[in-house]
Order: sequence, then structure tokens, then C-alpha cells
Amino acid sequence: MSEIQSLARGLKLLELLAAGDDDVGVTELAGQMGIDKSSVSRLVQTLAAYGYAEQDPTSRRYRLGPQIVRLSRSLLTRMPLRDEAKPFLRTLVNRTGECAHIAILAQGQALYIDQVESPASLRVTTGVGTLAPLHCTALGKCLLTFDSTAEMPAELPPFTARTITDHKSLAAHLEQTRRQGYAVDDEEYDYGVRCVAAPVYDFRGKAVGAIGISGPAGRVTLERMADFATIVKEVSQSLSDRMSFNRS
Amino acid sequence: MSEIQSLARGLKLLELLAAGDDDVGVTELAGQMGIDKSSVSRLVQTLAAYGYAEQDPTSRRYRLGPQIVRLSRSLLTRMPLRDEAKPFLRTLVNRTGECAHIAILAQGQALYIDQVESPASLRVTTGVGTLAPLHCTALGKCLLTFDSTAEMPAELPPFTARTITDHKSLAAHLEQTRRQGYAVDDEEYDYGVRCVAAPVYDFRGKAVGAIGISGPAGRVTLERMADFATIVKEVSQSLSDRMSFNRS
DNA sequence: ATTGTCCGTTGGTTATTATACAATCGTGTT
DNA sequence: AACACGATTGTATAATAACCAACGGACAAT
Repeated sequence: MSEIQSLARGLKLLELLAAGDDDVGVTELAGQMGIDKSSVSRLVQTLAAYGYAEQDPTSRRYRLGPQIVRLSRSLLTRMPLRDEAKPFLRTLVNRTGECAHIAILAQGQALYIDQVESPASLRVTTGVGTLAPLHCTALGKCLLTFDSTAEMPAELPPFTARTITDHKSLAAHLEQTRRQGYAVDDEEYDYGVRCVAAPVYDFRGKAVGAIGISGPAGRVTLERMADFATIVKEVSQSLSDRMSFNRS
Repeated sequence: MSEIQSLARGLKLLELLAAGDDDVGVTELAGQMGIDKSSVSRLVQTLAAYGYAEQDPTSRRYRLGPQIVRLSRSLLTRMPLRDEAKPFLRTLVNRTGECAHIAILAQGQALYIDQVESPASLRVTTGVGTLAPLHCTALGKCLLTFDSTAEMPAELPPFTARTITDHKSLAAHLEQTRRQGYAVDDEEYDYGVRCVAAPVYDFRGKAVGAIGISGPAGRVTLERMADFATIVKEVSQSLSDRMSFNRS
């Protein structure tokens, strides 16, 4: 498990560039990495040479480059689940009037790999590429409950007053999720936002992702929750059937 | 301009992973790179350690990892143009009934950074992250004409029978584009697809991107083209005004 | 206008580091 | 069951990238 140091440093630099809200200078990067400026300068030059970073001509500071977006597209378009799911997400939007999302497990979090927006002017979108915690989102809970490769997060940080923050309560909640076959997020991640999600299975019966809807609490009321759940379960079931059919 | 070799190799590996339609083995990668398998093995291990690649547990082959998608999101959300453009793209869809796109210049090509789908069942979408040639797409021609940092492509490869493939014709066509203030793609990139696009300017009057619509030739007829052009120019003008207003 | 400071880049040297070759281990195959 | 293929690990050498120091350009202040 020997790491290639300079590659590792380059990748860390990419993360630092992504973390900063603005362009970042070489000296600042060097400080954060704890290595010499000259090393950083050459590393970011290499990143820039391949399009993974770019330098502002005037400020000479660096930011992420467009190559990243290209790679991301390659990755997303190569996901069979994503392509198959698209029309089902549209169905969800049509039947519920809320935004629909699909997520998979990645690095112990829920990674949103696609989204279809609702026509409503007040809507709850989550950008493709977003990573969200498993313990307080509907999609995350689905993955945690049904995807056997998911591990219980060690920490359960609160995001709202309703976030479940102790493992015992979460275990009970996930047990209920398992029985119901769907997961709910009742303003546990964002105030005023409720979500419903259900797992998607491949042809082996293994959970490979989750789809769901999210909307403002004013429209996604607790009374209507059961109806939403029925719809989401139906659509996720159809998608699972389709995934089985293709058997890829 | 000294490159860090191992970082450069790692980045090249990412591209190879993105290029393959399926997971790729270490030996194959080593062959394509012209270096030893062991080197590749350690490089991809490092990529995997940081989430930029991942290994299939059974086949032991590698593919791109989810970290890429995260970085892509960071990059896209940090583009002020993209955020500002979103509602204007929606306006375009509402007024034309066709899909709306926004692109910027990246690496000598048009990079699609956002998209809003039309409600029509037959629609022409171009995924976010797509790179398209400058000489045969409406957005690309806009960038080529109005973005002073764009360079004329050396090669003008044909994609359809209508693709403009010689520099002289293209120059005349771009001259007309400049006079009109908008660009047209009349089935020059994809058969059956027409597009109209207009440039977006920042507060300095510099073109920073282009927005446009694309749709099936059956709906985007040559007769309606002028109407579409008017709408696209209006909306791009509004967006430019808004970009100037914010002055960021 | 001139000096001074800050920041990114480049030169050069040494020791670290990554490379290539060879061996190993694990899988799937014949 | 033996084999063949491919990924991984061990190891010595030589290349390479790290650090230090100097340079150059931009901007600010005097």
C-alpha cells in the first residue's frame, strides 16, 4: 500500500482548490500542505498542463480546471443505473410534483448522481455531485438500510433540531425503514424540507442505489407522506425490475 | 515548465480510465502508457486511496471514482455565470419549448456547464460536462466569434454533410454571425438538430460564454429561426445585463 | 518616480522517491 | 489438478522531486 507521494500531493491540491471559495495562491496552498512553495508551484503547473487546474492570468492564482467536469461526465454517463433511472425520475416528478433524485453510496456518503427538477417555482434541488450524510437524508437512510456495503457512520452530527444523533434511535428508525421498504427525512437535514426515498435493486437483489423525492414541508405534509411513499416505492420497484431485465 | 512526472502519469491514467467504456486492468493501462505494470499499479492505488479511482472487488480492474464528481460540482457551483444563467435558461425553455444550454470556452472547445430540459418528449439534450467542437455548434460559433480568447481550430472535421470544413467558408460564416449577433447550427453537428445561440458578456463587455437552444429540425424550422434568434438574443442580453449589474 | 514588499517562478544540489525488473499471490481456466 | 493470466509486492538503482535560495514581476507606499 505504498503511495506515490507526488501524485497524492497533486490530488490533495485538487481538493484544496475545490475547498476554497475563490482562487488560491501557491503560498497559501503550500502553507496548508506543509510543503515548500516551489513544490506546490510545480505540482499545480502540472495540474494546469493537463487541464485539471487553471491559472488566472492576472492574479496568477489557481482554480480547478475544466478537465474535471469532462471526467465527471464520463463517469456519470458510464453508470447504467443513472441512464435507466432518468425516465423513472421524470415519472416521479410527474406523479408527485416534487423534485426527484437518485443517489448511490460513495465514500460512506450518499452521492447524488442525477436529478429531475419539478415545475413548481418553489422546489428543493440537490445538485448532481453533492455528497450528503447517510443518517439524516431519505436517500442516505435507504442506502444505510438496504445497501449491505454501507457502514453505520461513527458520528451522527446534527443538522437541524430533528436530526437523529444517537445510534440507538437511528437503529430503531432504520429498522422501521426496513419494515416499510422506504425511508423518510422529516426536516432532519434542511429545515422546511421533507424527503421520501426507496431503494433500487439490481438483478441479484442487491441494493445499488436509491431514488426519492424532496419538497417543501408545506406541500410534502405528513398526511400525504404515505401517498408519496407508495408512489416512490412503486417507481423504485419498476426501476429495479428494469435493472433486472437488462441484467448488466 | 518542468512537469512532475508521477503526477502527470496519474492524471493521464484518469483520462485513460475515463476513455474506456468499461473497467480497465493494470496491464492494459501499462501498455497504453508505455510504462511498467508495477508503476501503474501503485499509481492507481494512490488514485483509489483518494477516491479518484476505484477498484472492482472481484475483477480487480479500475474505474473512475466518485471524488471526480464531487470536484466537478465544486467547480460548477463556483461559476457565477452558471448560477446567474439558470433562470434565464428556464426562460428560454418557456419561450421556445426547446432545451436550453450554456457553454463556456475550455481547452479550445465549448464546454456545456448547464442545461434545462424542455418538457417536450422529443428533445435534444447535451449533458453537462460535454465538450463540443467550436466550428459546428451554435454555442461554439458564438464563442469563436465573440470570445477574444478563442482561437480558430486548426482542423475542421466534418460531423454531418453540412459541417463547414474549410476555413474560408467558416470565416465568412462567422463574419455573418458577428453581424447578426447570434449563431446558428443547421444540422452541422448532429443530423436533425438545429441550434441557435448568442453570446453572454460580463461587465467589461468581454464575452464569457454563450447560451442557446437546440431542438429537432422538425420544430426548429428555418422559417422560425429568426424568431428563435430574437428570443435568444433578448435573453442573452438580459443575462449580460445581470452579469454587469453584479459586476463580480 | 522610486523603493520596498509580496508572491509566483526558476536554478541547483542532495537525498528521497519512484521506477523497472523479478518474484509472489490469488483467480479463473483447461 | 495444473496452468496461465493478471494484479500486487520486494528490492536495487537511478532518476526525480524535494528543499533552499535567488530571481523577476506586480503592486503599494512613500
